[in-house]
Amino acid sequence: MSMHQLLRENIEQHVHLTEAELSGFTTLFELKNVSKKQMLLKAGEVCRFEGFVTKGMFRVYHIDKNAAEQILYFAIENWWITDIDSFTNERPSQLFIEAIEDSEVLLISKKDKEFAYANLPKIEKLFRVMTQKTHVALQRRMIDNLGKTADQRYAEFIEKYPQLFRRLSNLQIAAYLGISHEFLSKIRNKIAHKR
Amino acid sequence: MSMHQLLRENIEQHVHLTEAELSGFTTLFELKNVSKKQMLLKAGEVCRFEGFVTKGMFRVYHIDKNAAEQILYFAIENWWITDIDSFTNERPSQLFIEAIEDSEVLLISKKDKEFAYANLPKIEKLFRVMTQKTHVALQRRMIDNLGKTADQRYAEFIEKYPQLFRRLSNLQIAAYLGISHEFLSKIRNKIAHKR
DNA sequence: TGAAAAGGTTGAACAAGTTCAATAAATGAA
DNA sequence: TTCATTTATTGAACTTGTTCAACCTTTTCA
Repeated sequence: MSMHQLLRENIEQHVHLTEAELSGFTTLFELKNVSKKQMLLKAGEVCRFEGFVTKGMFRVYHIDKNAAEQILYFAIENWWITDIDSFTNERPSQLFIEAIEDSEVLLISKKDKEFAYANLPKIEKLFRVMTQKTHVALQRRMIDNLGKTADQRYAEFIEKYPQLFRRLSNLQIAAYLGISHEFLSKIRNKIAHKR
Repeated sequence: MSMHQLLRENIEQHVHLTEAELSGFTTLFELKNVSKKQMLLKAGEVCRFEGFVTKGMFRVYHIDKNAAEQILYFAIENWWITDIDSFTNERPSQLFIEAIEDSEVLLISKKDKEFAYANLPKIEKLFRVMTQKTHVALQRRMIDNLGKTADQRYAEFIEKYPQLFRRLSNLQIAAYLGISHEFLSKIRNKIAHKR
């Protein structure tokens, strides 16, 4: 099985490509090993890649003026990572991307992605469709954040992403939910003792 | 000036099209008048349109099991409105779209949009680019919601969207910020008396 | 293997935000 | 113009979530 097999399967879930298109596109990616705690992107840098995770796990987050971290999303195997804003507009990023496990990621450069847009018409559709799906998911999360308490958001996080839940520390989950880790601990205590 | 002029200008801000592409695409839209308080979409219905607002203002919102409203976004002149999830997947919407002023909107059906995707290759790019921009904006809002207090979010809302602020009631703004309107009133009082 | 670092829990005091109810002000429709 | 409806304000009691500090457990890595 090719190193790019996971990527090929992921693409096929979104659009149908010919074998030529698929291999033409996937060969533009390069594998990178990223060890735990290593940064793939730091705020202030321009994001030069779009990545597809084949192993491990990343967190994409922001650090505010009080040094608090807000996690925008996690990416495990089969997920894409980038700072779209920084990548597409070549402007300094506001985000950090860090490996939280020893990881492997397939990277494509802006030049190669633009080559794909220009020469492989279906790739435009691929990214339109993927961005739409990501956007719908973020809309749901936004609505949940506007209307639900931390208890509810935590319960739904566990239910929706059990595979993330098992691999994440409570600090990470708290930063994703937008609450302090102490308060998450109290929520967990309440859940454990209620029954 | 054509009824579609605003639409043409909006498209040109995102991608460059030939005159043939531009008119081929814009003629697929149909003007609809929507009077204040009229619904363009109700939860449970399938969203059959994608719309471009040429006059007035809409709110796109969710109603939770406690009958509380969360506003996903507002759309005034020059903004797009739809429930992407419902529109693209033809599944029942979870959202409401309501005119909050007497409004005019240019609508395109799914069939016509698919015709455009199939026959006007640049349209695929147009919607990829627009969805990316919308997504970046929502990511920023998500980060703000995770890390900032209601006071800060309100101040930044006014600064970022003064043209919305002037036209909206505090009830609407509170539902957008994810706070009760009473609490927004207290924030406003604090701002007014603090100097 | 052992010391240091990171993660998790708990309590107390506090701050942020909600709920409910009462009242006032602005808007709209006949 | 008027009456009804919607919007805005305020206070009191309450709930949700934060902060800080202390302490304990688990993981890491030299």
